[in-house]
Amino acid sequence: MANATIRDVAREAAVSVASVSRVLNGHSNVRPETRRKIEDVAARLGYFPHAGARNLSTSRAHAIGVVLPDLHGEFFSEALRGMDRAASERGLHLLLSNLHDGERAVEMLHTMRGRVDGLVIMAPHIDPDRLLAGLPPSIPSILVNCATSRDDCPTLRVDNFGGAAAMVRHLVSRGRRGIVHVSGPTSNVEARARIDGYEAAMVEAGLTPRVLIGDFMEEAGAAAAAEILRAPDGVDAIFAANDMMAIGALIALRDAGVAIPDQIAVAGFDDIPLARLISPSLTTMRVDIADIGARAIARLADAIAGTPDHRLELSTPELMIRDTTKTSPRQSGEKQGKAR
Amino acid sequence: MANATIRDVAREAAVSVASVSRVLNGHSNVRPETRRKIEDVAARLGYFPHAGARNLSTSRAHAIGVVLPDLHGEFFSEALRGMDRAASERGLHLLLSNLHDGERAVEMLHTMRGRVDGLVIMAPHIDPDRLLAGLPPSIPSILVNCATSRDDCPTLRVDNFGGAAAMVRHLVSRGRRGIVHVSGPTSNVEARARIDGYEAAMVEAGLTPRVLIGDFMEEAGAAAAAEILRAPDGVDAIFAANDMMAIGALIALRDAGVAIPDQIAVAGFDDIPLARLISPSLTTMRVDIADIGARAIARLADAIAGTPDHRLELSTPELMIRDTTKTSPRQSGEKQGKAR
DNA sequence: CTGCTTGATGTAACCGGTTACATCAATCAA
DNA sequence: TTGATTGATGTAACCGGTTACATCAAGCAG
Repeated sequence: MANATIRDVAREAAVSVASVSRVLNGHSNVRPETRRKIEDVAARLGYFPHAGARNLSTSRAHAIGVVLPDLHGEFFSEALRGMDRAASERGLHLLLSNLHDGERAVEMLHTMRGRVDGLVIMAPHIDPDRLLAGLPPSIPSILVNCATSRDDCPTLRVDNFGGAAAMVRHLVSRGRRGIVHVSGPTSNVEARARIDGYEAAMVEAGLTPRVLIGDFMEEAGAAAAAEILRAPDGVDAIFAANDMMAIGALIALRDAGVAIPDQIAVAGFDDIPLARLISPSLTTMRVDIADIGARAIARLADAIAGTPDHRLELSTPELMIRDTTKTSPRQSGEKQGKAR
Repeated sequence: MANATIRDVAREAAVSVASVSRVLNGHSNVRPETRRKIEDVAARLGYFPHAGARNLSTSRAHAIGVVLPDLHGEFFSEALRGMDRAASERGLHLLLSNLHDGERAVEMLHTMRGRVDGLVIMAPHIDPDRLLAGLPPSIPSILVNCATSRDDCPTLRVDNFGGAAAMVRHLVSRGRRGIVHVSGPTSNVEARARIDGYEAAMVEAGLTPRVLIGDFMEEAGAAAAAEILRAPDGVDAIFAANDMMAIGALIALRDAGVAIPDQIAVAGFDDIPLARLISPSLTTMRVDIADIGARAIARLADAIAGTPDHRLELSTPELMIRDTTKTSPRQSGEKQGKAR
């Protein structure tokens, strides 16, 4: 039942454990016939080295710990996909760990010590400074989309501010003036940055910002659309802080018979697969999450190899112009003819 | 730099490693003042136990290895979500590992020995018997959606045959007769089972099966739709082996001006989130993948705890009737009026 | 034939925990 | 007083690998 150990193999092959270890690790200084004998015995005994023991003696786990809040939503699974790709290229495994509450969070991180060589931390909802303070300094880490004031930890972040501003400028260039932002929860760092970018670009364009606070869920988008329909007030564009809310708004507007984009333009953020498939297709800021995940792993692998790394790296989202913002606004029905 | 060890703590607190270990693991037989002294020293030194070493001596890794082909698509990320949930409930971590080619597959599995307590294997594209043959018998495993002839390994599988047959019966009940199946790659076990279920139900209904072989990708669905449009041949329903292909077909038909579902009905399999959101919304067989993942972990946890488990468990997909099959077919345009 | 180099192999310490067992002092019944 | 019991603590083996260093035989120059 229990597996054979290296000592079993050594005994059976009448050699020392050192020779077996050398054969297993492909060292060259072993006589061919000895090597063959050991290989034969290992095969006969169905021997495979115990990775845990190997980790302990080499103090390399060949694994990266990935700490994230919840796998819900496309965001994290995409990130995971990118990490997984980058990790398996480098012969690394990924050790997943959920981080629900902030209380057990630090403790959880320590659980990882000795089983991973590095840590990717994605926790937009947890105070990262507290997290970092409790972090074992001996284990290289990288923060992904965390707001931290500390600059002594490698960080990878989406340029949410710049992306939101770029979207506003796009809408303005299409002649939109009444641009409402449907935001994420203000406790979320990313949501905050997008609000700030939106407001900055609005002010820059001489327009008055108007923010409806949402929660990144489809329903919040629908609710925002409903509120806008109740008091249109010159609104000719809805810019949601993520695609799901944009889609919620889109469907609500469509159901209410509003012409998109002629009457009201809609824009999102993230470019989830759905954005391209829904009709009318959704203009959005593409965030290449898988790429960010892959880069996190790459940087971590470098850090583990010894390259020091304390940089903040920003990933710039890309504007994807689709049907929901294709045209300039058209005054609806009997309102004043061609006034601005 | 390097972290403190249990011996450092013992020396500093002037006690033995055994006492430190006892305190760490919450054993009761330690004098309160000794306990406090040790806790103080541990905190002062920033000591946290090395999980790898602990694993080695207890031979419990508190981790489940998850072996899957590729994170692509919603399928695996959903499964992962369910597993993650079930695992963190039980204090287990998930160790991910990609399994691309079949060659390095067995080797890969052994890489896991000593770092996981059990294995979830999802590999619809790899010959599972070969996989199992090379599997270390000492490590409990469960196969998810694998075709295997062996019945000595716990297995969890979607009833693809039954699901496909149920979908055909639904279409037939809606008056469809020219039902084409767009399949997945025939090397894939799940695709095969869906083909078989489709064919069986068609024959049962006295209809002639017609299968177009696809590859589970959106484009394959579009291509199948194009082919059908080239030679309609009485086709009034497309049943794709997964939702992505169904959506590909849906969009292609819509772009070609085909009325859905009046002229051609469309159905998929999986019920990805997109299915509900696209318009017209897609009829499909709901597979609760997250639940399957969670059950895999649960059964594995039981097996690790000692409960023997050699059952095959089938998960029955549920028919989700949406817009793409809502109505009965209507003859298009100037064709024969109310024939049939 | 001697001394030195070289390559293959073995010995044992080490990685950092856990834990069976030994030890020892204190308590208590006889 | 003494032997048994109990509870706290220490010692050292063990988990299963890796590897620095020791050992030893063979090859070879002088």
